[in-house]
Amino acid sequence: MPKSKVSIDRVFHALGDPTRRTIVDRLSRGPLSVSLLATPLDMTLTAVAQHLQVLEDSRLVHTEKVGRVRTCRLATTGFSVLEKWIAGHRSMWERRLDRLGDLLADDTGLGSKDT
Amino acid sequence: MPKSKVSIDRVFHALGDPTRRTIVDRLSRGPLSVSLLATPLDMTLTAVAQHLQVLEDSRLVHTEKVGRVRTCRLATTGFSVLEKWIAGHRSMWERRLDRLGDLLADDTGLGSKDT
DNA sequence: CCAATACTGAAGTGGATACTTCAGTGATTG
DNA sequence: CAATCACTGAAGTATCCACTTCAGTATTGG
Repeated sequence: MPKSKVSIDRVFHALGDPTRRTIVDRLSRGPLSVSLLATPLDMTLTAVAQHLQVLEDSRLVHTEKVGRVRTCRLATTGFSVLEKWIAGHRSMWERRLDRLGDLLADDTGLGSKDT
Repeated sequence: MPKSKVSIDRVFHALGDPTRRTIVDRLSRGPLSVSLLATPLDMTLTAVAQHLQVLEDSRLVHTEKVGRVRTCRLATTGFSVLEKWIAGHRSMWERRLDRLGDLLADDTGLGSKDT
């Protein structure tokens, strides 16, 4: 299989999983090996390696193997793809927001905010 | 039907599907009924309604039924949740970018840090 | 060398997801 | 009032996805 494109599909999918977002958060504090990444995660090393594969495919993480250790760190391409998508859609949401007076508030009173 | 949280999980998942992003794009040009949304999409009305449910759960779309017609339009909550997540992570990616030269030249420092 | 370490690959499982069809329910219109 | 329209709900299916176990393969340290 040839090198596949970094699609916004892949990026959204990769970030849609809480374990993968945790991995991203931990890598933001510095590079880590697969084993070190896996240690606090309640799953097998294999599962973590699979998540890392998804993150690599989406270019959110870059890994490099030296000796028997694979070192993982953040990559910028995936995030940049995401930012571009957002940038291209921000204005349309803002336009909606501007015209909210016209509309009913979409979800006022739901009160179930999330962080 | 229980109140569901608007989590970043839901938002990423909702936007991870190309059909749903197409729906979002079309709604950015103005509100549409379910039937009108479905017309150019190569799938059944039911399938489109299911995608709309996902988009509503993630508060990216708001719908309202008047008579027999359900009108769909963009909602801002989901997008705002997404923007907040991005904002909270942008700096860490930028930091990575800044230090890329450093990291590549330097020792990985693996194992020197600990939880 | 030998054992421990750090993954890697293949194969399987259970549950979610993206559809489908079909049979309604109400609203609108001729 | 009957036919049509715009959806809605239930149920089924095929595929995907997040995990697992188990059996490797290199690499490293004593």
